[in-house]
Amino acid sequence: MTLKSVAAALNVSTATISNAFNRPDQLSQALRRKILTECKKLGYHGPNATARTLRRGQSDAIGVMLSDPLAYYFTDPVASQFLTGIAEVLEQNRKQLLLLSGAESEDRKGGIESLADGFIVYGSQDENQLFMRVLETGKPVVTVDFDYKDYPSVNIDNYQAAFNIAHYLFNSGCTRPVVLGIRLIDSKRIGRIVEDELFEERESISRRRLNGYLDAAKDAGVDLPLQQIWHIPQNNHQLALQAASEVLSMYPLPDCVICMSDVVATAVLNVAHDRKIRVPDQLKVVGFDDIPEASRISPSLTTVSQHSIEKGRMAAKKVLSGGPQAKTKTLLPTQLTVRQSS
Amino acid sequence: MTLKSVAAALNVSTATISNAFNRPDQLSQALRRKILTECKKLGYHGPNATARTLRRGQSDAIGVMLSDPLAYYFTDPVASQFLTGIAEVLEQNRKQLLLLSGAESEDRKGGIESLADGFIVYGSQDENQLFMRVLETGKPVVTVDFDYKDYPSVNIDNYQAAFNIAHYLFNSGCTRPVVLGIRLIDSKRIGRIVEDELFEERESISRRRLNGYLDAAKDAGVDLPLQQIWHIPQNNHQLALQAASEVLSMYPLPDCVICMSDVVATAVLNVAHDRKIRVPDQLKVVGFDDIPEASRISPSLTTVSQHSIEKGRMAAKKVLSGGPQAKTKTLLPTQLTVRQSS
DNA sequence: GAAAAATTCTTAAACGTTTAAGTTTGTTTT
DNA sequence: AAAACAAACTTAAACGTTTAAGAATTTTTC
Repeated sequence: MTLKSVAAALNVSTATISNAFNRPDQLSQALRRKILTECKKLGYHGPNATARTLRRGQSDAIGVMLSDPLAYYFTDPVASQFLTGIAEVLEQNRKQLLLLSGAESEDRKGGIESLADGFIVYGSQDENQLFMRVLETGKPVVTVDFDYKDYPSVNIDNYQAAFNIAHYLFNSGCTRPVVLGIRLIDSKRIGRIVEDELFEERESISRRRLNGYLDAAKDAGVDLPLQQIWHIPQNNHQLALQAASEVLSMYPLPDCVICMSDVVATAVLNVAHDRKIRVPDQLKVVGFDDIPEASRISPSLTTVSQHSIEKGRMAAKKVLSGGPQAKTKTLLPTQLTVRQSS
Repeated sequence: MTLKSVAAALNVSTATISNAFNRPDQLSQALRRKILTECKKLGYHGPNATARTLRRGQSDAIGVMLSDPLAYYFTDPVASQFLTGIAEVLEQNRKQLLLLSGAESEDRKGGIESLADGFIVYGSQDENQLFMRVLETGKPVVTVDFDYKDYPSVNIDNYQAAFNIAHYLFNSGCTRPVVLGIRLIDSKRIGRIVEDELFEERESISRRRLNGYLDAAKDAGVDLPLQQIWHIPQNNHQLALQAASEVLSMYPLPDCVICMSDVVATAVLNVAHDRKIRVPDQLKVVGFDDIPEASRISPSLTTVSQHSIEKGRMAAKKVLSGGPQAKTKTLLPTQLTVRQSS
């Protein structure tokens, strides 16, 4: 069933059929109604989306791009919340949601950029080919959790938030902290940071958070040497369990574990629970993000609350209203949420 | 940058450029290499995906359709795992993942069907327009968690699994059960089922599970009257908290709560914890699905394990290999996983 | 060394729409 | 009643590709 064949069947021009679907004011009510009912009978459910997109140069879809494989979009609680926010706004505005895998391989057939009218790019994309191509399209691009040149962005103050939660911890008496960092360095390995690994300059969320922790430690006169900083290659419960297991085998035990995400922090809580390490008495644990599970887990988790859903909503709104008022960089607030784990 | 303009710049035909990208054997190595490097210089990253799709009648994307708004795809742990499995397989096979909102409104511009080469449809779609349109495309369709005519499907034996877990509960001494059901009836209300509501015949996962519970009760000589069966309109922690709160206010307290999902069961555990009701001593709680949180929560949750990721993988594989061996209905195994909550 | 076959490239028609511009008919204005 | 306008519909070109069929050249075969 094509528009053409419908036109033939009804003995009108294709333009008229098209108008019946797209521009009701271009034909008489009577004819339009006749066309629409006839289309239903014929099983024609409206113009082919691909052809429509090609001709109009508009797809009514927004592309979302993470730097991870697709599976991550559904696995990570923060990413999920973020996408939930996006989906909400897009659905209200009758846009489709196109998930682009940032792990797109080099030789991937190109041109995917053409499938979306705008892009939301989440998380640093240092060397990403696809990101560069997306920029070249000239279509609206909003970056999230990182900044790129003058492009509009939605972000939080990672440094300040990290500083605050660490400051709070050190103020409540912690003196032997361990930091569990995510993707601090470019290695698949789990474990301590080695001396000079950290010094290749690289901007990332993790770096900013780490700097917050370090400065808070300095401020409080707490010793936080490099060998107390651990690296996990991905924000993932399994890996975090492994890391937590090693960290909680240290002697003497640290008196607090500062995690760069709640996913990691819950893993620490799990291991602590198994080892009968009392939280918060023996060990304080804090996370980052405030994922839903953080308030449900026992002991509930002290963390930095950021409204990931709102982040998604905001990003979606920005990319939709290409207007200049949306061309700004937004910094969303965060909040220290103290619960039982500290 | 279009293929045409590149062809002009290099003084060859469009066919040759196209072949350079799609059929390397159709031109000389030398020319191909020259074209590709030149394309990079010109900033042409490959054929426009829309035009390509239109011409080839193939999009290299698979559509996934839930009967819920898009946000649900990212919110619900089971849906997320399912999608994770799909994403994994699709990525391996270099297919795109297109999320179709089942809540698509009537007057939505049609033709979305054309954007995918095949469809995975999750959860019953009784009257869904979009589902019918999808079927009409004649493209491969795989249904999940429900069956439709002869279409291939991936499913579990909901009745049997439900029977088993209830049977286990009643065998361990429970005599005053409450069932927390999801979407048992067509109402947004939370609360007890009223007499005849249940009798409008309707096939659904919930119904099958309920039947399993009921038959197990009958088998064990346990009384499970209609007024002990509660309805929650959506599988959602918030709503479940409300329902749980009401259920745990009953006097006398039930001695077990049988939940149709782990999301609901965790809510019951949360409320029980707040009310200082001891699980499993005073109250046993069981769920369904075995979501990741089920093993992490304390007390950990007794539930029916189903491998949702595998379900996704299976569905994706089926829809990709349109072959006849994939035209079968698959029943994945489930397993009773006993943990601390019972 | 001529016929056959293979290689390399081109021509041109499709894919299913949208839309500016044009045509026809009917309605208003003066 | 002619001129101007509005309404309803049609014509035809374009959107950016792919691909079957053909043309030109080179290589193989006997």
